Amino acid sequence: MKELENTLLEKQINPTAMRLVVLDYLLKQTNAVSLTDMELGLEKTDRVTLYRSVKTFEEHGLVHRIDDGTGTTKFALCQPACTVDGHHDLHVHFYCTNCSETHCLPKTQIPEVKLPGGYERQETSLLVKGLCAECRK
Amino acid sequence: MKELENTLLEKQINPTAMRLVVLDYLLKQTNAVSLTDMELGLEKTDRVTLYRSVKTFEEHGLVHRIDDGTGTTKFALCQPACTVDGHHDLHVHFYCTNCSETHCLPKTQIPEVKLPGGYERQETSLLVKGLCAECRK
DNA sequence: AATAATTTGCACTACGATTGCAGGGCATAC
DNA sequence: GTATGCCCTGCAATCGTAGTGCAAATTATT
Repeated sequence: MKELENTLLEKQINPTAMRLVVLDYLLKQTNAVSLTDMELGLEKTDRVTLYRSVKTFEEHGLVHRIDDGTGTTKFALCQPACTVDGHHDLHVHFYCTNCSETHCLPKTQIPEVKLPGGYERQETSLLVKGLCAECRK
Repeated sequence: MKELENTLLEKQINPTAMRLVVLDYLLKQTNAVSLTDMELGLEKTDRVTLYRSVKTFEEHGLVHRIDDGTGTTKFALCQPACTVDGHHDLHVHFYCTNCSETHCLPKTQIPEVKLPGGYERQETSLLVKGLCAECRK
């Protein structure tokens, strides 16, 4: 299981026991997860530690934070292209109003947006709400 | 000042004293405002009443709610096209990372987004963060 | 192995969102 | 004009998440 460890090392993150567990958990998720999700999904964890773990991950370009409009921040692993310098996954996020799950749509890019004069973009996020494939069946 | 009253009546909202004050306040704003902003900007108001006022407004298609990623919900008056049936202002919102103000960009439409198969869109929101015209000077 | 640096866990704070409920105001019916 | 009921308002209180401070534990360094 050196895999996990290398993933962290590549991103300049100390591979502590806790962090390996968190990374392992994140790898198994198909959705973006909240801190509460992680807390419930992992044994013997402290919320604040999780909070700090994902924060570290985020700062090192390993996960990105998603605001799906529910008021609760969710997290998901980044695409490999993300670095410490910034997150490069300008993909769309999807929130299902039925099952309340939040998905990354890595293949759906955010289209170019022309801002009015004077405005300078630093970051763009696009959230679509609706029904996911599962819930539509 | 029957103006305000008519605006409410048109949207099927009882024009109470409180609501007229809130509407008046909203009309004077150039930015999206939070409940706290409103609380501070108006005398003699209760947060919960404000909360319920804008909620009523929202349900009747008079204001829309904006999530600018700060964790605090903001509100702004809708375009006239909005109705009880839904909000039709698919415009972009802009959050200035310097002055923390949130603006509606009513002329900047959200581009069409092609979702992967199976997903069904109900709502789309696009938030751009960066520097506003003022802060860039 | 000793020491320094980082990480973790607990306690606690802060704050926004939201609900329950009682009182007030207004309109309508009688 | 008085009673009835409905809607609105304001206060108190609850809930849930984010975040901080500090001491203990773990990990890295020499």
